[in-house]
Amino acid sequence: MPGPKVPEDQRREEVLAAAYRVAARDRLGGLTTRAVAKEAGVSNGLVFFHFVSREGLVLALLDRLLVTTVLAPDRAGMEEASPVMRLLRTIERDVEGLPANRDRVALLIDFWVMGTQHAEVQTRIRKALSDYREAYVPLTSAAIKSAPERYPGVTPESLAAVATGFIEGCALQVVMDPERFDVVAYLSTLRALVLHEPPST
Amino acid sequence: MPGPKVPEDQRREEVLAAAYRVAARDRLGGLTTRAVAKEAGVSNGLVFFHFVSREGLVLALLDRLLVTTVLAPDRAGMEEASPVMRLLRTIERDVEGLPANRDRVALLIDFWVMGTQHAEVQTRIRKALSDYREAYVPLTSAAIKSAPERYPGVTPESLAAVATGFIEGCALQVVMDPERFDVVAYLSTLRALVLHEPPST
DNA sequence: GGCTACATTGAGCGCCTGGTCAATACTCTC
DNA sequence: GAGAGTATTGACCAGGCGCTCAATGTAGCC
Repeated sequence: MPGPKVPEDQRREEVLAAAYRVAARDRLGGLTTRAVAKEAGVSNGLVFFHFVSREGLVLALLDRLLVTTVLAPDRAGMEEASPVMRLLRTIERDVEGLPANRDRVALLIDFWVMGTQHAEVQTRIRKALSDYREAYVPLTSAAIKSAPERYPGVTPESLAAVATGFIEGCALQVVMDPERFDVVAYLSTLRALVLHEPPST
Repeated sequence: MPGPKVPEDQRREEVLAAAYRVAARDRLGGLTTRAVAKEAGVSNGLVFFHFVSREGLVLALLDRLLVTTVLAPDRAGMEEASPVMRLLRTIERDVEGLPANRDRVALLIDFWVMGTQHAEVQTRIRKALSDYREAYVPLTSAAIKSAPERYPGVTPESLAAVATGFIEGCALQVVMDPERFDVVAYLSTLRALVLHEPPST
């Protein structure tokens, strides 16, 4: 007794959206095909019809998560600032955006640790992190060039790695203990370390 | 047809050691009571006799992991260095120790994300991280006092939080992509940021 | 209307899991 | 040696999981 048909990839999209809702609520461990089917209001078998296997569903979800979360390339509104300040403000904006996206970040970390054991997930996560790092390279490159004597032995790549690593560490904190994580104190400390000046807007 | 008995808590210890071996190999997701029993060479029921439930076993394993991994309070051999250098070298030593303990670190991160959903694990992880942070406070406090003008608006606690957060970010990198993670570049970049001097030993 | 192709269903299979429990063998005490 | 208490076993249970598949309804085409 099948239900009504839906044209195109609409059903697939609905199921994927349901999968995202389930994963945001119950994380990767709670992402069962039955839970997704129930959330989408379809049968269990339909999930397999559209995604072949649970793995296919998980990978599709990961791809969606990566494009909507990791890539936030809105670097506007600070053209007149110095290169170092531009770098700092970009880091700050990324870190400040973490608490509001806590469930997405938690899910992303789930995928991250899954990638430790799952080759396909691993390559995609590495790629996303690599892209994220490279998005910082122009900023770090300009910052270093603006005051080379302040950053001896620092390459744009290594500085970008440290910057994104810092943000990823913040992501861990936010997911684990959001109340304790003090964004303001964290960022003003970062400013003081990098600028050697009092924090100011 | 029970096997030979073993006195004291020796059996419990054997089972716990087997659980550690299994978890180090297959992570938390692979830590089933049957796998542990097989690894320990005992029956499935005995695991429950000594640990009541899988949760009891997991918590016992977490406690063991926390005391053997997070607390490495060997801060010796640099009494003559400046406070800032002492802080830096401590961070460096912790980061340098990560790759060799990769499986332990991976397991710890498993527990970390488990703590996001499991209250008891959460409190223990938070406690351990809090202790870890506090172990850095004397170092950061001395560093700030030695040159207050260099760290305006930075408290010992916030600097300790940033320092340990930095190390935790490195832990993530090491677990995800150990080949790519360049300890030397990472640490020399950190040095340059904090010291504004060329890296030297 | 009939035909074809496809979307959809839900029962069912096999497997693995955490957990229980009566039976049993060991060790110690007297 | 008898008895008691405990450690140990392994078969067993219920439940959840990923996945399969024959059956069936729907939509478009001639």
